[in-house]
Amino acid sequence: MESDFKIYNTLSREVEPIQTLKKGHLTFYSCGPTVYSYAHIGNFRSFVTADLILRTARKMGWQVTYATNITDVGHLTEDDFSDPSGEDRMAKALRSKEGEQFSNVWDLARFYSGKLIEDWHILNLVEPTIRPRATEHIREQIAAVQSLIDKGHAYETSQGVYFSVTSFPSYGQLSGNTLENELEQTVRDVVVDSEKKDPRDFALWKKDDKHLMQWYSPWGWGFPGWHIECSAMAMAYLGDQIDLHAGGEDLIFPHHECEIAQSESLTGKPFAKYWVHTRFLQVEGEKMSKSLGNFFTVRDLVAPPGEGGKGIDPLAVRMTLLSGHYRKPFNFTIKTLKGNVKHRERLAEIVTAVGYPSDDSRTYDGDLGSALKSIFDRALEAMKDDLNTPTALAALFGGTKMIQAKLATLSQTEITATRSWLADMNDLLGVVHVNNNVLASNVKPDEDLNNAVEALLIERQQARMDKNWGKADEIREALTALGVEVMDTAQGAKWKKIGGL
RNA sequence: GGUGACGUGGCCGAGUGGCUAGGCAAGGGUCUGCAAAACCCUCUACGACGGUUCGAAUCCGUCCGUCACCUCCA
Repeated sequence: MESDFKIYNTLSREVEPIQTLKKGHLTFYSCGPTVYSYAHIGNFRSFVTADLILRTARKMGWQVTYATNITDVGHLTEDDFSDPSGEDRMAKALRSKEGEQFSNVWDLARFYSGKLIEDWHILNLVEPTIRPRATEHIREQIAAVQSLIDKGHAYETSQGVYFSVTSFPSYGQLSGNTLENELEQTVRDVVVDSEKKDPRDFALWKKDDKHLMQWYSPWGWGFPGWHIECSAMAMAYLGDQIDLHAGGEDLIFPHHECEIAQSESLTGKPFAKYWVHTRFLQVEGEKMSKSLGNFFTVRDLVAPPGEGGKGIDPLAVRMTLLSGHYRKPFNFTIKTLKGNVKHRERLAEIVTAVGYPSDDSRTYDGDLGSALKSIFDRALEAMKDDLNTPTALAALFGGTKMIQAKLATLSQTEITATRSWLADMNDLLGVVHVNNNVLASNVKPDEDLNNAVEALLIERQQARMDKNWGKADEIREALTALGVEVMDTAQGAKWKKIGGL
């Protein structure tokens, strides 16, 4: 049924109201990363988009079935069989310096997929309904390849099995790289397997009995092509047809284009109705890359300074990712991050003052309550309008200001309304409070620091009572050196850790 | 060369025919032993040029610029 949840569909190049196949039930699939290293904030920008679709749909009262995969098979450059080393990214990672700690690619994949899930929770991403792994679905992939051969959409060569692009006339609909495009063909002639019927045909299975990860198939030992894994897993868990499919913009072509071709050739039915793509993020105005030194993983930002991180509040990182619209180029900067650390401090202060509700009851009594309720409604409307996170955040900030102005004098009714609002906003945006308790060490309180700070504050309090301002300022400087900022309030001295920025 | 997206104030970023989004930074103020935090005030922009219109940042056209993809990529 048609809803007022609108999303930009890459397939139609229009913002469309989402019409789910089953009333009130959204099924969607989001492409996950290859786990050959730590996921970076760019990866997470895409995952956050999927997370927001899920949160918005749930807040509208929809049921959601959400699958996102872990690619734990290394894939070669699709058609490049000329590489004598036969290396893929996972094999390369194993040979790198970081890879020395792993005995084989399987261990490496296990390690990094564990880290992916940790970071997932640190950034307060909702756990998917199912998180399938490519290596656990080889059987389904082989069956899909066999079926494509049987239906005349694929063929075998001495090197592998290929999907025949010309057997799927609407190939290119998603990316615009259509079959009629002659010029394109000359570009892609660079890498050619002489046995391929068409240079555009892509691999479904690669024959390779030397590969570090290999399985037995009707075509001998080898491993599956990259695109078939997502088709096979999406269909295994969500059915032949799904509502929505998401991923990074780089996946439009070839990955998603090929998924459509395979899936629809298998079932004869439209695969996904809505295709949602997240723009790449840049860091400090440049493409994120290790050589430029602007490459950030989640732990680079949130781990404590002693463990190689910057000690930043993970939800400030999440808020930063939300500050730009998913479909626009986004420039991730330390400056923006700093601003969001501040926003988070304000929110955290409110949460500390009123408490975070543990149940689902939401009441918005009183003037403040109705004001907050309408702010939440505005945020939800913004999210339903193609995930307009900047507008939703603007609403969040407006409410935060409103509460903060009267934080010291809130009535019980107002406290209840505030708690309801925080919980509702958090359900929608996930930047108020971390719901899961799989938190990493970076949020554990530092007992030694706490004791040292408390001792100094008592000393300073005495100095202030003696009007010994010189000594009081000295102690404040000592605290600053410890990375602590002091604030004198009517209720006594408060302190907070200064972020490592 | 092909395909697609984007261009808003000092900065980040919504809006999409008339009605100042919001934030950050900056400046001023209240508060404070001094600060910090908080609060109040100030800061009116839409790449260029044409066109449509009573009226355009918004619609149309042309141009310029930036970014991404074109078989590793979120």
